[in-house]
Amino acid sequence: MSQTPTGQNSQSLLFLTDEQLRQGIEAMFFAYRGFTADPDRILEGMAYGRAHHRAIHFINRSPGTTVNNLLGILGVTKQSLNRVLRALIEDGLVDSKVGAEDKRERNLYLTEKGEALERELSNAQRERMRMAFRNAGPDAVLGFRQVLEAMMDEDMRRHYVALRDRTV
Amino acid sequence: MSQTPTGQNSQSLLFLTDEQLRQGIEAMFFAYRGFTADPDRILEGMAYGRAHHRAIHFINRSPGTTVNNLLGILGVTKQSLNRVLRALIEDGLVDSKVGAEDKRERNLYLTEKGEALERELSNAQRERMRMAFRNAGPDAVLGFRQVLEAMMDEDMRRHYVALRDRTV
DNA sequence: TTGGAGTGTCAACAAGGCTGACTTATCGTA
DNA sequence: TACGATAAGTCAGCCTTGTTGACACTCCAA
Repeated sequence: MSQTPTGQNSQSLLFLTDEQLRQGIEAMFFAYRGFTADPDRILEGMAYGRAHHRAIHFINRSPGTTVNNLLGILGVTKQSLNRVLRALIEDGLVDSKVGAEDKRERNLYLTEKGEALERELSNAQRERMRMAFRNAGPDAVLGFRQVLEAMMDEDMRRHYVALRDRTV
Repeated sequence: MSQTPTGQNSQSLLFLTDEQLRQGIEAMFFAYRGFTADPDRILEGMAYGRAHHRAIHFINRSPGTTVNNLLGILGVTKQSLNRVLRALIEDGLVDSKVGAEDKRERNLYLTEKGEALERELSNAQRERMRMAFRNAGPDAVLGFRQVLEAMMDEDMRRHYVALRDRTV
């Protein structure tokens, strides 16, 4: 079941060997460290961490998003998100507005100060991604995204695709 | 510098637009959640977490590895790793042998019990990777690894390549 | 024989997850 | 209109996993 295929019709399945899968697993592990390294460096020293970065990123991506929507995307509890949001709101990086249609909801926006930090963080992260993309080339980038997309849980893929296909 | 290229010789550089980079960033975020989901599920309830999984994985990959080598791979402090190793040794999943040549070193091995948990964890993680690879196809897998490799910090790439190219 | 490296350990702390319980305001519907 | 459901916020307490700093022990090599 997880053995290396050695049958006669496996000539094109060598990319599914345990050895190849293990390489993929370790590549994910090491690459994710690089992926988060630059924003982490920027945030250390500030009173913020990776959790704040994530909130800032997705509020920027969907200005006016509700707390509930953000909870779904981030996959954390509201208590956990609330701690992060409270700090960002108190520090004037995020603006929380009572919903126009449904007043139970809060619509979240980045302030100018929040946008400035978002730019700093995403510039650093994009720069690393740009180098990786450039080195690997357009075909590799396509494959990169195909594999990652296939690796997501169904719920997360829904969020990913919704953000990807949006016409804003 | 981080603008969408619109010049005349940019016809093949559309994969480096901010939009494409953002998609790559979000793909990494959502996919990493899926990547860790299955082992996390297995470990919850046990007294172990992701840190224990990582230690088990790399000890299995390099039986007899030293604590120092493991520190380099995992990129954490020795205090942090020690807490994890102590639990695994006490519970009889890891064996720590005084180094034969250099008695200051400890050589780490999985016990049978440790190997059993390793198999359970890596089977689950490989299964997810296998599905993703199969869905995406061999060309995509190649690109996936190329981009991830290019995304790593230099130090991490060294570790990754050393493990990848080993003839054991 | 002494300095430094590798290892182990204690204490204290922080970030960021979690659960459970509860409040407040609002909405929709029976 | 009254009541149950929903959105959000909060308090308290817990866990894992990371961090620093300080210190001890063993052992190798100059």
